[in-house]
Amino acid sequence: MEFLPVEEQMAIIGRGVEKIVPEEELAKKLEESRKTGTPLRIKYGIDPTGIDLHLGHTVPMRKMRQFQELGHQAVIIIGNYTAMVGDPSGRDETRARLTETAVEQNAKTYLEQVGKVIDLDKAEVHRNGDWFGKMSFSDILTLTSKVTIAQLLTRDDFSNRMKSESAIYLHECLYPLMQAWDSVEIKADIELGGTEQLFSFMLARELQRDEKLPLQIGVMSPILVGLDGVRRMGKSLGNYIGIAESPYDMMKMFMQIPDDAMKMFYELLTDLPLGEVDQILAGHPKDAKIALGKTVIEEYHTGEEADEAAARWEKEIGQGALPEDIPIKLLPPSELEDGKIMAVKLLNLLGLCNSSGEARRMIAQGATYLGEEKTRIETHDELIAVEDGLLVRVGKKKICRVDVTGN
RNA sequence: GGGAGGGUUCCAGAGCGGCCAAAUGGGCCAGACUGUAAAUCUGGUGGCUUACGCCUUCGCAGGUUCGAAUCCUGCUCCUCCCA
Repeated sequence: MEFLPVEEQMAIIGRGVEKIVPEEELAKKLEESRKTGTPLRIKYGIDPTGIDLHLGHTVPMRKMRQFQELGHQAVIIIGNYTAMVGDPSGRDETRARLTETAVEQNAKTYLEQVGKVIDLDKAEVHRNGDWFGKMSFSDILTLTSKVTIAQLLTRDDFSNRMKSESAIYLHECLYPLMQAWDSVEIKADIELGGTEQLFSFMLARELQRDEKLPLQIGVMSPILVGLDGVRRMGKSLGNYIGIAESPYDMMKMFMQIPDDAMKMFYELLTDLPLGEVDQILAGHPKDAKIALGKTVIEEYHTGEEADEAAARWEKEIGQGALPEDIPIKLLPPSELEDGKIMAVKLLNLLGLCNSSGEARRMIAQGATYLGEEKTRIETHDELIAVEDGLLVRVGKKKICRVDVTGN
Protein backbone atom coordinates (compact mmCIF):
# COMPACT_ATOMS: atom_id res chain seq x y z
CA MET A 1 0.00 0.00 0.00
CA GLU A 2 1.38 3.34 -1.05
CA PHE A 3 0.71 6.39 1.04
CA LEU A 4 1.22 10.04 0.31
CA PRO A 5 4.07 11.79 2.06
CA VAL A 6 3.20 12.66 5.62
CA GLU A 7 3.13 16.43 5.12
CA GLU A 8 0.67 16.10 2.28
CA GLN A 9 -1.53 13.86 4.34
CA MET A 10 -1.33 16.27 7.24
CA ALA A 11 -2.42 19.13 5.03
CA ILE A 12 -5.51 17.30 3.89
CA ILE A 13 -6.36 16.07 7.33
CA GLY A 14 -5.86 19.46 8.87
CA ARG A 15 -8.44 21.26 6.83
CA GLY A 16 -11.51 22.28 8.74
CA VAL A 17 -10.25 20.66 11.87
CA GLU A 18 -10.30 22.51 15.11
CA LYS A 19 -8.11 20.36 17.27
CA ILE A 20 -5.91 17.34 16.96
CA VAL A 21 -4.85 15.89 20.25
CA PRO A 22 -2.11 15.17 20.68
CA GLU A 23 -1.09 16.76 17.45
CA GLU A 24 2.55 15.72 17.44
CA GLU A 25 1.63 12.07 17.62
CA LEU A 26 -0.36 12.22 14.42
CA ALA A 27 2.68 12.79 12.27
CA LYS A 28 4.39 9.91 13.99
CA LYS A 29 1.49 7.59 13.35
CA LEU A 30 1.33 8.56 9.72
CA GLU A 31 5.05 8.08 9.40
CA GLU A 32 4.84 4.66 10.92
CA SER A 33 1.95 3.64 8.74
CA ARG A 34 3.70 4.81 5.63
CA LYS A 35 6.87 2.95 6.51
CA THR A 36 5.13 -0.31 7.26
CA GLY A 37 2.45 0.07 4.60
CA THR A 38 -0.28 -0.37 7.18
CA PRO A 39 -3.39 1.76 6.95
CA LEU A 40 -4.45 3.53 10.11
CA ARG A 41 -7.73 2.55 11.67
CA ILE A 42 -10.02 5.53 11.72
CA LYS A 43 -12.98 5.38 14.01
CA TYR A 44 -16.22 7.23 13.73
CA GLY A 45 -19.18 6.40 15.89
CA ILE A 46 -22.78 7.32 15.30
CA ASP A 47 -25.66 6.69 17.59
CA PRO A 48 -28.78 5.77 15.67
CA THR A 49 -31.02 7.96 17.76
CA GLY A 50 -33.17 9.48 15.08
CA ILE A 51 -33.86 8.99 11.47
CA ASP A 52 -32.22 11.78 9.60
CA LEU A 53 -28.61 12.66 9.36
CA HIS A 54 -27.93 16.30 8.74
CA LEU A 55 -24.99 18.24 7.42
CA GLY A 56 -23.59 18.62 10.90
CA HIS A 57 -23.00 14.89 10.98
CA THR A 58 -21.32 14.97 7.64
CA VAL A 59 -18.44 17.09 8.86
CA PRO A 60 -16.61 14.22 10.55
CA MET A 61 -17.96 11.87 7.93
CA ARG A 62 -16.33 13.86 5.19
CA LYS A 63 -13.15 13.79 7.16
CA MET A 64 -13.51 10.05 7.23
CA ARG A 65 -13.84 9.94 3.48
CA GLN A 66 -10.67 11.95 3.14
CA PHE A 67 -8.89 9.41 5.27
CA GLN A 68 -10.29 6.70 3.06
CA GLU A 69 -9.00 8.46 0.00
CA LEU A 70 -5.62 8.59 1.65
CA GLY A 71 -5.77 4.84 1.94
CA HIS A 72 -6.69 4.38 5.56
CA GLN A 73 -9.20 2.02 7.05
CA ALA A 74 -12.59 3.39 7.99
CA VAL A 75 -14.21 1.80 10.99
CA ILE A 76 -17.77 2.81 11.64
CA ILE A 77 -19.36 2.11 14.93
CA ILE A 78 -23.09 1.96 15.08
CA GLY A 79 -23.73 2.80 18.66
CA ASN A 80 -26.76 0.66 19.17
CA TYR A 81 -25.94 0.31 22.85
CA THR A 82 -24.76 3.83 23.40
CA ALA A 83 -27.91 5.04 21.72
CA MET A 84 -29.83 3.43 24.50
CA VAL A 85 -27.98 5.61 26.94
CA GLY A 86 -28.01 8.87 25.06
CA ASP A 87 -25.00 11.07 24.66
CA PRO A 88 -25.02 13.67 27.38
CA SER A 89 -22.51 15.84 25.51
CA GLY A 90 -23.63 19.38 25.21
CA ARG A 91 -26.99 18.55 26.63
CA ASP A 92 -28.63 20.11 29.54
CA GLU A 93 -31.08 17.36 30.06
CA THR A 94 -31.32 13.63 29.96
CA ARG A 95 -32.08 12.14 26.63
CA ALA A 96 -35.02 9.88 26.30
CA ARG A 97 -33.90 6.29 26.20
CA LEU A 98 -34.58 4.41 23.05
CA THR A 99 -35.72 0.87 22.79
CA GLU A 100 -33.63 -1.77 21.17
CA THR A 101 -35.95 -2.24 18.21
CA ALA A 102 -36.21 1.47 17.50
CA VAL A 103 -32.45 1.68 17.52
CA GLU A 104 -32.14 -1.23 15.15
CA GLN A 105 -34.48 0.39 12.66
CA ASN A 106 -32.69 3.68 12.83
CA ALA A 107 -29.39 1.94 12.32
CA LYS A 108 -30.49 0.70 8.95
CA THR A 109 -31.53 4.04 7.56
CA TYR A 110 -28.46 5.61 9.05
CA LEU A 111 -26.15 3.35 7.16
CA GLU A 112 -27.88 4.17 3.92
CA GLN A 113 -27.26 7.81 4.56
CA VAL A 114 -23.74 7.33 5.76
CA GLY A 115 -23.08 5.56 2.49
CA LYS A 116 -23.63 8.82 0.67
CA VAL A 117 -20.49 10.19 2.16
CA ILE A 118 -18.34 7.30 3.20
CA ASP A 119 -17.40 4.41 0.97
CA LEU A 120 -19.05 1.62 2.88
CA ASP A 121 -17.61 -1.12 0.68
CA LYS A 122 -14.25 -0.31 2.09
CA ALA A 123 -15.34 0.31 5.61
CA GLU A 124 -15.69 -1.94 8.59
CA VAL A 125 -18.99 -1.55 10.34
CA HIS A 126 -19.46 -2.66 13.91
CA ARG A 127 -22.24 -2.40 16.40
CA ASN A 128 -21.08 -1.76 19.88
CA GLY A 129 -23.79 -4.06 21.16
CA ASP A 130 -21.59 -6.85 19.79
CA TRP A 131 -19.27 -6.38 22.71
CA PHE A 132 -21.39 -4.57 25.25
CA GLY A 133 -24.13 -7.13 24.94
CA LYS A 134 -21.74 -9.83 26.02
CA MET A 135 -20.33 -8.04 29.02
CA SER A 136 -21.02 -9.47 32.41
CA PHE A 137 -21.75 -7.34 35.39
CA SER A 138 -18.27 -7.86 36.66
CA ASP A 139 -16.87 -6.66 33.32
CA ILE A 140 -18.89 -3.54 33.76
CA LEU A 141 -17.56 -3.06 37.25
CA THR A 142 -14.04 -3.35 35.97
CA LEU A 143 -14.74 -0.77 33.33
CA THR A 144 -16.44 1.65 35.66
CA SER A 145 -13.60 1.50 38.11
CA LYS A 146 -11.42 3.35 35.61
CA VAL A 147 -13.04 6.72 36.07
CA THR A 148 -13.76 8.82 39.07
CA ILE A 149 -16.87 10.83 39.60
CA ALA A 150 -14.79 13.97 39.93
CA GLN A 151 -13.42 13.42 36.45
CA LEU A 152 -16.85 13.05 35.03
CA LEU A 153 -18.12 16.09 36.79
CA THR A 154 -15.47 18.31 35.31
CA ARG A 155 -17.26 18.00 32.02
CA ASP A 156 -19.20 21.11 31.18
CA ASP A 157 -22.46 19.45 30.47
CA PHE A 158 -22.49 17.60 33.74
CA SER A 159 -21.30 20.45 35.87
CA ASN A 160 -23.83 22.76 34.29
CA ARG A 161 -26.52 20.36 35.16
CA MET A 162 -25.26 20.12 38.70
CA LYS A 163 -25.38 23.87 38.96
CA SER A 164 -28.84 24.16 37.57
CA GLU A 165 -29.99 21.33 39.82
CA SER A 166 -31.17 19.10 37.07
CA ALA A 167 -30.76 15.39 37.13
CA ILE A 168 -27.76 13.38 36.11
CA TYR A 169 -28.50 9.73 35.88
CA LEU A 170 -26.04 7.03 36.53
CA HIS A 171 -26.36 5.44 33.12
CA GLU A 172 -25.45 8.71 31.47
CA CYS A 173 -22.15 8.65 33.27
CA LEU A 174 -21.35 5.45 31.47
CA TYR A 175 -21.66 7.03 28.08
CA PRO A 176 -18.13 8.35 27.73
CA LEU A 177 -16.79 5.10 29.08
CA MET A 178 -18.68 3.10 26.53
CA GLN A 179 -17.57 5.29 23.72
CA ALA A 180 -14.01 5.04 24.91
CA TRP A 181 -14.23 1.28 25.19
CA ASP A 182 -15.31 1.07 21.57
CA SER A 183 -11.89 2.42 20.70
CA VAL A 184 -10.26 -0.40 22.60
CA GLU A 185 -12.37 -3.02 20.91
CA ILE A 186 -11.60 -1.86 17.42
CA LYS A 187 -8.05 -0.75 18.13
CA ALA A 188 -8.58 2.74 16.84
CA ASP A 189 -5.61 4.81 15.76
CA ILE A 190 -7.62 7.90 15.17
CA GLU A 191 -11.08 8.92 16.24
CA LEU A 192 -13.17 11.50 14.47
CA GLY A 193 -15.79 13.67 16.04
CA GLY A 194 -16.72 17.12 17.19
CA THR A 195 -14.83 19.12 19.76
CA GLU A 196 -17.35 18.22 22.41
CA GLN A 197 -15.97 14.70 22.28
CA LEU A 198 -12.68 15.61 23.84
CA PHE A 199 -13.37 13.93 27.15
CA SER A 200 -14.33 10.61 25.63
CA PHE A 201 -11.44 10.72 23.22
CA MET A 202 -8.98 11.17 26.03
CA LEU A 203 -10.63 8.53 28.12
CA ALA A 204 -10.19 6.14 25.23
CA ARG A 205 -6.46 6.72 25.40
CA GLU A 206 -6.43 5.78 29.05
CA LEU A 207 -8.32 2.60 28.44
CA GLN A 208 -6.06 1.76 25.54
CA ARG A 209 -3.04 2.34 27.72
CA ASP A 210 -4.44 -0.08 30.28
CA GLU A 211 -4.89 -2.64 27.58
CA LYS A 212 -1.38 -2.06 26.28
CA LEU A 213 -2.65 -0.86 22.94
CA PRO A 214 -1.37 2.01 20.84
CA LEU A 215 -3.12 5.21 21.84
CA GLN A 216 -5.63 6.85 19.59
CA ILE A 217 -5.50 10.41 18.41
CA GLY A 218 -8.53 12.61 18.42
CA VAL A 219 -9.23 14.60 15.29
CA MET A 220 -11.96 17.02 16.18
CA SER A 221 -14.00 19.13 13.83
CA PRO A 222 -15.57 22.37 14.80
CA ILE A 223 -19.26 22.29 15.45
CA LEU A 224 -21.14 23.32 12.36
CA VAL A 225 -23.66 26.03 13.07
CA GLY A 226 -27.23 25.68 12.00
CA LEU A 227 -29.41 27.84 9.81
CA ASP A 228 -29.45 30.55 12.44
CA GLY A 229 -25.70 30.84 12.10
CA VAL A 230 -25.23 30.78 15.84
CA ARG A 231 -26.28 27.61 17.54
CA ARG A 232 -24.99 24.23 16.58
CA MET A 233 -26.80 22.46 13.85
CA GLY A 234 -29.03 19.99 15.55
CA LYS A 235 -32.23 18.21 15.18
CA SER A 236 -33.70 19.37 18.43
CA LEU A 237 -33.08 22.98 17.49
CA GLY A 238 -34.79 22.51 14.17
CA ASN A 239 -32.06 24.41 12.38
CA TYR A 240 -30.60 21.66 10.30
CA ILE A 241 -30.34 20.64 6.68
CA GLY A 242 -30.96 16.94 6.36
CA ILE A 243 -28.93 15.07 3.82
CA ALA A 244 -31.96 13.16 2.61
CA GLU A 245 -33.87 16.31 1.72
CA SER A 246 -34.76 17.29 -1.80
CA PRO A 247 -32.41 19.51 -3.77
CA TYR A 248 -34.82 22.41 -3.76
CA ASP A 249 -35.50 22.20 -0.04
CA MET A 250 -31.80 22.14 0.59
CA MET A 251 -31.28 25.12 -1.63
CA LYS A 252 -33.92 27.13 0.16
CA MET A 253 -32.24 26.41 3.44
CA PHE A 254 -28.80 27.24 2.21
CA MET A 255 -30.03 30.60 1.08
CA GLN A 256 -31.25 31.22 4.57
CA ILE A 257 -27.98 30.97 6.37
CA PRO A 258 -26.42 34.23 7.46
CA ASP A 259 -23.65 35.50 5.21
CA ASP A 260 -21.11 35.21 7.98
CA ALA A 261 -21.68 31.52 8.30
CA MET A 262 -20.80 30.81 4.70
CA LYS A 263 -17.11 30.56 5.27
CA MET A 264 -17.55 27.84 7.81
CA PHE A 265 -19.93 25.95 5.56
CA TYR A 266 -17.50 26.14 2.69
CA GLU A 267 -14.63 25.00 4.80
CA LEU A 268 -16.41 22.13 6.44
CA LEU A 269 -18.73 20.92 3.74
CA THR A 270 -16.78 21.25 0.53
CA ASP A 271 -13.37 20.32 -0.77
CA LEU A 272 -12.86 23.54 -2.67
CA PRO A 273 -9.39 24.92 -2.09
CA LEU A 274 -9.56 27.60 0.55
CA GLY A 275 -8.01 30.17 -1.77
CA GLU A 276 -10.84 29.64 -4.18
CA VAL A 277 -13.33 29.93 -1.37
CA ASP A 278 -11.96 33.31 -0.41
CA GLN A 279 -12.39 34.45 -3.98
CA ILE A 280 -15.97 33.33 -4.07
CA LEU A 281 -16.69 35.02 -0.79
CA ALA A 282 -15.20 38.24 -2.07
CA GLY A 283 -17.91 38.35 -4.70
CA HIS A 284 -21.61 38.91 -4.23
CA PRO A 285 -22.86 37.11 -1.14
CA LYS A 286 -25.92 35.87 -2.93
CA ASP A 287 -23.88 34.26 -5.66
CA ALA A 288 -21.55 32.80 -3.11
CA LYS A 289 -24.46 31.27 -1.30
CA ILE A 290 -25.93 29.80 -4.43
CA ALA A 291 -22.56 28.34 -5.33
CA LEU A 292 -22.28 26.89 -1.87
CA GLY A 293 -25.69 25.31 -2.07
CA LYS A 294 -24.96 23.83 -5.45
CA THR A 295 -21.66 22.37 -4.40
CA VAL A 296 -23.12 20.64 -1.41
CA ILE A 297 -26.33 19.53 -3.08
CA GLU A 298 -24.29 17.92 -5.81
CA GLU A 299 -22.80 15.56 -3.28
CA TYR A 300 -26.14 14.14 -2.32
CA HIS A 301 -27.93 14.49 -5.61
CA THR A 302 -26.73 15.14 -9.13
CA GLY A 303 -25.18 18.18 -10.67
CA GLU A 304 -28.22 18.77 -12.85
CA GLU A 305 -30.53 18.57 -9.88
CA ALA A 306 -28.40 21.08 -8.08
CA ASP A 307 -28.58 23.45 -11.04
CA GLU A 308 -32.31 23.02 -11.30
CA ALA A 309 -32.73 23.71 -7.63
CA ALA A 310 -30.70 26.88 -7.94
CA ALA A 311 -32.64 28.02 -10.99
CA ARG A 312 -35.91 27.31 -9.30
CA TRP A 313 -34.90 29.21 -6.23
CA GLU A 314 -33.89 32.18 -8.35
CA LYS A 315 -37.22 32.13 -10.08
CA GLU A 316 -39.56 31.48 -7.18
CA ILE A 317 -37.90 33.29 -4.36
CA GLY A 318 -35.50 35.62 -6.07
CA GLN A 319 -38.06 36.92 -8.50
CA GLY A 320 -41.14 35.99 -6.59
CA ALA A 321 -42.63 33.81 -9.29
CA LEU A 322 -45.30 31.36 -8.37
CA PRO A 323 -44.06 28.08 -6.96
CA GLU A 324 -44.15 25.03 -9.18
CA ASP A 325 -46.37 22.96 -7.05
CA ILE A 326 -49.28 24.85 -5.62
CA PRO A 327 -51.56 22.60 -3.64
CA ILE A 328 -55.20 22.64 -4.57
CA LYS A 329 -57.63 22.80 -1.72
CA LEU A 330 -61.26 21.95 -1.95
CA LEU A 331 -63.77 24.52 -0.80
CA PRO A 332 -67.24 23.02 -0.46
CA PRO A 333 -69.56 25.08 -2.67
CA SER A 334 -72.12 24.94 0.10
CA GLU A 335 -69.99 27.40 2.05
CA LEU A 336 -70.49 30.05 -0.58
CA GLU A 337 -73.26 32.56 -0.65
CA ASP A 338 -73.74 34.13 -4.02
CA GLY A 339 -70.28 32.88 -4.82
CA LYS A 340 -68.87 34.79 -1.89
CA ILE A 341 -67.44 33.95 1.48
CA MET A 342 -66.13 35.85 4.45
CA ALA A 343 -62.37 36.25 4.38
CA VAL A 344 -61.71 34.70 7.77
CA LYS A 345 -63.79 31.69 6.92
CA LEU A 346 -62.05 31.21 3.63
CA LEU A 347 -58.58 31.10 5.15
CA ASN A 348 -59.75 28.83 7.87
CA LEU A 349 -61.50 26.37 5.59
CA LEU A 350 -58.55 26.19 3.26
CA GLY A 351 -56.36 25.27 6.17
CA LEU A 352 -54.06 28.21 5.58
CA CYS A 353 -54.74 29.34 9.11
CA ASN A 354 -55.23 27.10 12.08
CA SER A 355 -58.01 29.06 13.68
CA SER A 356 -60.20 31.91 12.75
CA GLY A 357 -58.40 33.96 15.35
CA GLU A 358 -55.17 33.37 13.49
CA ALA A 359 -56.83 34.19 10.19
CA ARG A 360 -58.05 37.42 11.68
CA ARG A 361 -54.57 38.31 12.84
CA MET A 362 -52.98 37.49 9.53
CA ILE A 363 -55.43 39.73 7.75
CA ALA A 364 -54.87 42.52 10.23
CA GLN A 365 -51.15 42.24 9.62
CA GLY A 366 -51.52 42.47 5.90
CA ALA A 367 -50.21 38.99 5.32
CA THR A 368 -53.03 37.70 3.20
CA TYR A 369 -53.26 38.02 -0.53
CA LEU A 370 -55.53 36.97 -3.33
CA GLY A 371 -54.90 36.15 -6.94
CA GLU A 372 -51.86 36.36 -9.19
CA GLU A 373 -51.53 40.06 -8.64
CA LYS A 374 -51.43 39.62 -4.87
CA THR A 375 -54.28 41.83 -3.85
CA ARG A 376 -54.32 42.28 -0.12
CA ILE A 377 -57.31 41.29 1.88
CA GLU A 378 -58.13 44.38 3.88
CA THR A 379 -60.60 43.38 6.53
CA HIS A 380 -61.52 40.17 8.21
CA ASP A 381 -65.17 40.42 7.28
CA GLU A 382 -64.52 41.23 3.67
CA LEU A 383 -66.62 39.14 1.33
CA ILE A 384 -64.45 37.34 -1.14
CA ALA A 385 -65.81 36.36 -4.50
CA VAL A 386 -64.41 32.93 -5.04
CA GLU A 387 -63.78 31.61 -8.48
CA ASP A 388 -62.41 28.23 -9.29
CA GLY A 389 -58.64 28.30 -9.26
CA LEU A 390 -58.43 31.40 -7.11
CA LEU A 391 -54.99 31.83 -5.64
CA VAL A 392 -54.91 32.44 -1.92
CA ARG A 393 -51.81 33.05 0.11
CA VAL A 394 -50.84 33.80 3.66
CA GLY A 395 -47.41 35.16 4.29
CA LYS A 396 -44.64 34.04 2.01
CA LYS A 397 -44.88 30.35 2.54
CA LYS A 398 -48.48 29.32 2.55
CA ILE A 399 -50.27 29.25 -0.73
CA CYS A 400 -52.98 27.27 -2.43
CA ARG A 401 -55.51 27.29 -5.19
CA VAL A 402 -59.17 26.95 -4.47
CA ASP A 403 -61.24 24.25 -6.02
CA VAL A 404 -64.95 24.97 -5.79
CA THR A 405 -66.10 22.52 -8.36
CA GLY A 406 -65.86 19.60 -6.04
CA ASN A 407 -63.60 17.42 -8.15
C1' G B 1 -36.09 7.44 56.35
C1' G B 2 -35.66 12.99 57.59
C1' G B 3 -35.53 18.08 55.71
C1' A B 4 -35.95 21.96 51.92
C1' G B 5 -37.54 23.88 47.23
C1' G B 6 -40.45 23.21 43.08
C1' G B 7 -44.39 21.85 39.05
C1' U B 8 -47.42 28.50 35.13
C1' U B 9 -49.46 29.24 28.35
C1' C B 10 -43.70 26.27 22.62
C1' C B 11 -39.19 26.96 26.04
C1' A B 12 -37.06 29.78 30.03
C1' G B 13 -39.22 32.51 33.74
C1' A B 14 -42.46 36.58 36.63
C1' G B 15 -47.04 36.39 38.98
C1' C B 16 -49.96 41.25 45.06
C1' G B 17 -57.05 36.76 46.28
C1' G B 18 -60.02 40.50 42.11
C1' C B 19 -57.01 45.39 37.13
C1' C B 20 -54.64 37.56 34.65
C1' A B 21 -55.42 34.68 28.81
C1' A B 22 -51.56 35.79 32.79
C1' A B 23 -45.07 40.41 33.06
C1' U B 24 -40.31 39.74 30.62
C1' G B 25 -36.82 37.18 27.48
C1' G B 26 -36.16 33.45 23.72
C1' G B 27 -38.42 30.89 19.84
C1' C B 28 -41.99 31.12 16.16
C1' C B 29 -45.39 33.92 12.71
C1' A B 30 -46.32 38.43 9.98
C1' G B 31 -45.13 43.48 8.04
C1' A B 32 -41.19 47.12 6.62
C1' C B 33 -36.23 47.10 4.87
C1' U B 34 -32.96 43.93 1.40
C1' G B 35 -29.22 40.54 -2.83
C1' U B 36 -31.85 35.64 -0.48
C1' A B 37 -30.72 36.01 4.43
C1' A B 38 -28.94 37.99 8.90
C1' A B 39 -29.21 42.33 11.71
C1' U B 40 -32.70 46.18 12.72
C1' C B 41 -37.55 48.30 13.46
C1' U B 42 -42.97 47.28 14.09
C1' G B 43 -46.89 44.11 15.27
C1' G B 44 -48.67 39.31 16.66
C1' U B 45 -48.42 34.62 19.42
C1' G B 46 -55.31 29.73 23.79
C1' G B 47 -60.25 28.94 21.38
C1' C B 48 -65.19 30.73 19.57
C1' U B 49 -67.51 35.21 17.69
C1' U B 50 -68.92 40.56 12.17
C1' A B 51 -69.15 42.91 16.93
C1' C B 52 -70.59 43.61 22.54
C1' G B 53 -68.92 39.37 24.51
C1' C B 54 -68.36 34.25 25.70
C1' C B 55 -65.58 29.67 26.75
C1' U B 56 -61.23 26.65 28.29
C1' U B 57 -56.27 27.07 30.56
C1' C B 58 -51.54 27.91 35.45
C1' G B 59 -49.35 19.17 37.86
C1' C B 60 -54.24 16.25 39.56
C1' A B 61 -58.62 16.05 42.79
C1' G B 62 -61.35 18.41 46.27
C1' G B 63 -62.29 22.74 49.62
C1' U B 64 -62.49 28.04 51.57
C1' U B 65 -64.37 32.62 49.22
C1' C B 66 -69.02 36.95 45.98
C1' G B 67 -64.30 35.84 43.42
C1' A B 68 -58.35 31.69 43.22
C1' A B 69 -52.64 30.60 38.99
C1' U B 70 -52.50 33.00 43.77
C1' C B 71 -55.22 30.51 50.45
C1' C B 72 -56.29 25.26 52.68
C1' U B 73 -56.36 19.64 52.32
C1' G B 74 -55.10 15.17 49.91
C1' C B 75 -52.63 12.95 45.82
C1' U B 76 -48.85 12.91 42.19
C1' C B 77 -44.26 14.07 39.78
C1' C B 78 -39.38 16.63 39.82
C1' U B 79 -34.83 18.65 42.09
C1' C B 80 -31.49 19.48 46.09
C1' C B 81 -29.58 18.55 51.09
C1' C B 82 -28.87 15.14 55.42
C1' A B 83 -28.62 9.97 56.48
